[in-house]
Amino acid sequence: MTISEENYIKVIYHLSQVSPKGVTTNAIAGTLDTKASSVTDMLKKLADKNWVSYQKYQGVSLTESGLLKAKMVVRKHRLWEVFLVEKLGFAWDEVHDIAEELEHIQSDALIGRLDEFLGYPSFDPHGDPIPNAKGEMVKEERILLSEAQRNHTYRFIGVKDSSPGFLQYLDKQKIALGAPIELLEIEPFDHSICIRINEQELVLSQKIADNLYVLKYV
Amino acid sequence: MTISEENYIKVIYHLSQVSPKGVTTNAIAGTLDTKASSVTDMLKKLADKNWVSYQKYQGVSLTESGLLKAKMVVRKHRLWEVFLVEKLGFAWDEVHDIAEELEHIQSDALIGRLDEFLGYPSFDPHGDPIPNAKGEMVKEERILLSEAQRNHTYRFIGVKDSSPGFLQYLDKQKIALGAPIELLEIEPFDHSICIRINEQELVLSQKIADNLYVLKYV
DNA sequence: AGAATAATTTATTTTTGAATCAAATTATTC
DNA sequence: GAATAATTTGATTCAAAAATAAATTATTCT
Repeated sequence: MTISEENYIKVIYHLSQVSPKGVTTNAIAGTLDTKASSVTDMLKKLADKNWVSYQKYQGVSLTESGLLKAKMVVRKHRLWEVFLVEKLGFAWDEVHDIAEELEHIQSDALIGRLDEFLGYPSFDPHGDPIPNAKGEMVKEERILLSEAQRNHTYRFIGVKDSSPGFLQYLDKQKIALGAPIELLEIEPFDHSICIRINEQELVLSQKIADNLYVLKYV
Repeated sequence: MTISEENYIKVIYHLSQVSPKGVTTNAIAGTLDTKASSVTDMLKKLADKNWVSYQKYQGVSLTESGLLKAKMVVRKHRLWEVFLVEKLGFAWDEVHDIAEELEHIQSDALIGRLDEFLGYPSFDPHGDPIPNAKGEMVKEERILLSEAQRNHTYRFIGVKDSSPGFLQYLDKQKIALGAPIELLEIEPFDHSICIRINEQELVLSQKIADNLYVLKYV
């Protein structure tokens, strides 16, 4: 499996989380910053190798073996991110690009031992779940903070957007993974919200609230 | 710098340890298992980028910047080997191929932090010195056990051949890095030697003794 | 339904990086 | 100085990926 193939499979995996019925050629071309015709080309190769099921003009979806492949790439990426943050002391906004390289290292033994070394973590530094060696991962009933209700308290458990810019914003506002967030007010006009976090009140725009995953305390 | 270029530079570095006056095209072709004409091609590219000085028919040598590049690849390789053995629990005969992949990951920050995490090791699991960020490494006055003298005691500090087969032989004989070795006898006929190690006497062929680096106790 | 538009595919070409082959040249050795 | 070995040249091939432009199919809108 070439690096390019791994990247296509990974992108199809991520896109199919949002649109489960089939990922369009253009969507793939968009995320990979390439032309639709190049994507079509690769989709044929991937279909030949039985990693995607592809009918032209109908988009693609991963086959069972393709899904497992994708999960293994995601697993590697997220385990390396944990390593970089927990062991090497990188900040959560610095690790994506390095993990993007490390995820293509081919060695099951390496990943197995890395997983063990890290204590079999269930989540990466951005709160995303880490598939185990079988491709299984824990499922949380997380919602976006923008969908939360007034006067309830939530726990901040993940980010939807994990770009450095957004992560740095959260650092600046001292919004850290695991923090309890009380939703005080929802402004109807612009959907901005007022929350209490770290004993302080804070106003967040809809865009921010739309990228924070939270869990309701029960 | 492509992976292939890094590999060429690395091979030139290793070969020039043995023949410092200039590395021949054929020697490179031999180690990289490719044709001499392919090597000539690459040497021109490397010369264009000022990593080697190359005059046709006269072999190559690394320039200052090429030497530093080479040392950085070696540094990465050996640091990753330390990580794999010390942190992930791999055996010393299992790490070469994985390190061969990891050495091509591009991130100075990663290597700096890895070095720190490992406690700035001076040697890799096979006893080879690890260059620091400036390319400097400790120099030991090591000799081969085959060049050692009778009735002296030495410390086993490195292997010349680090192939899995040889390393497994050493494991089987319980010859471990750091062990004191007393040279009891040298058989003139076949240059085999008799040593005392771990309170036991052992006979080693010349071929074995020729691949063990030792340091004389003073 | 039919036209317009958008999305997708096809067939061909380009690019990049590397390796190869056979022939020619240069170096080395006896 | 001839024979042999090592090296280079120039042209070709390869593989993987991406691009281009034209053709085809799907979707939308009235």
